[in-house]
Amino acid sequence: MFFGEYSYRVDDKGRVPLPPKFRRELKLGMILTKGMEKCVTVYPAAEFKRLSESLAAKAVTPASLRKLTRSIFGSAFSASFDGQGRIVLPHALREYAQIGDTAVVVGANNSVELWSEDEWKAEKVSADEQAAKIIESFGE
Amino acid sequence: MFFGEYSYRVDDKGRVPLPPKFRRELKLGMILTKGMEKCVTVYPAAEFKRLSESLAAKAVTPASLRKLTRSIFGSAFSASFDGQGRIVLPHALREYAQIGDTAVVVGANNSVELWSEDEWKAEKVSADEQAAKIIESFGE
DNA sequence: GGAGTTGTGGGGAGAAATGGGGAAAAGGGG
DNA sequence: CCCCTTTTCCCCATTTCTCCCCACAACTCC
Repeated sequence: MFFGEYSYRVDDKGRVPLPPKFRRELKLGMILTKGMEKCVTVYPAAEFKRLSESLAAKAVTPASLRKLTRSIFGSAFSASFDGQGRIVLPHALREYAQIGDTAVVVGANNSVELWSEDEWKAEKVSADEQAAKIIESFGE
Repeated sequence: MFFGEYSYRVDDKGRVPLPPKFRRELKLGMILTKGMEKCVTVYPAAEFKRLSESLAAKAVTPASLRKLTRSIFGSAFSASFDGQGRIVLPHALREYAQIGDTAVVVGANNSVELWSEDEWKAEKVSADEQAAKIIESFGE
């Protein structure tokens, strides 16, 4: 289970540390993909496998399955830690999420997300609003 | 069950004691999150797990689930006591609740809340008014 | 009044964040 | 096919921060 919000510097070589608390769950390997929103999503390798299998099982037509496969696997990169607990952020993903020299690392239960500071600021507001709505609706 | 109101000093390292009476219930671990109001909410680890699972079960669309997950898990931090019964207040949460060098610790049944002095003063008035209304309505 | 508990502060060992060097590998052009 | 350039990966170094321990004064409870 991943949670918490951390801010890290991305150095000239594109390296980003992940929080020590996240490392044990990712030590066995991880997959980086384009997130649904403008972020990079990091899955533990086992979680990614489980996820991609369950998606493949649901996408029935051959055409949609091919597209799904391309979308998911085409933007997926494997990553692992260096001696200091950092991973290298692939150019394509870094550009997609518009991450400059600072990355915000967000725990999201069974995955980890990497955001640019600006995008995260905006998303946080939107996420909090959505959450408040859902929680309020419990009273009904 | 937590109740009562206590005031503590937050030292230079961001440490805050919790009342001795609260410690046994939190000894097995606790989760700090942004409260719905401008405060920090502390859940016993087990309570947080139960809560997050019940939320995940209710939020139907994938998009709203992602946002809810970000809002809940993104602002959650685990904490534990040092030898003197203190916890460290993460920067992000301290800033959110605008807690300076004094924190008001409030028992709230199944959770604990941390407030800045000013925000608590205002909330207390508002909470008392609301409580009076609700209690009055019981007679109807 | 005394012993234990609690609030508050600080120091130090170890971990973590950050930066850089250099060897090995990959890629491209002649 | 070879050589040169570029990138990747691993290791080392330094500063910062975190966590754990100790200390002490105030207070509580017996």
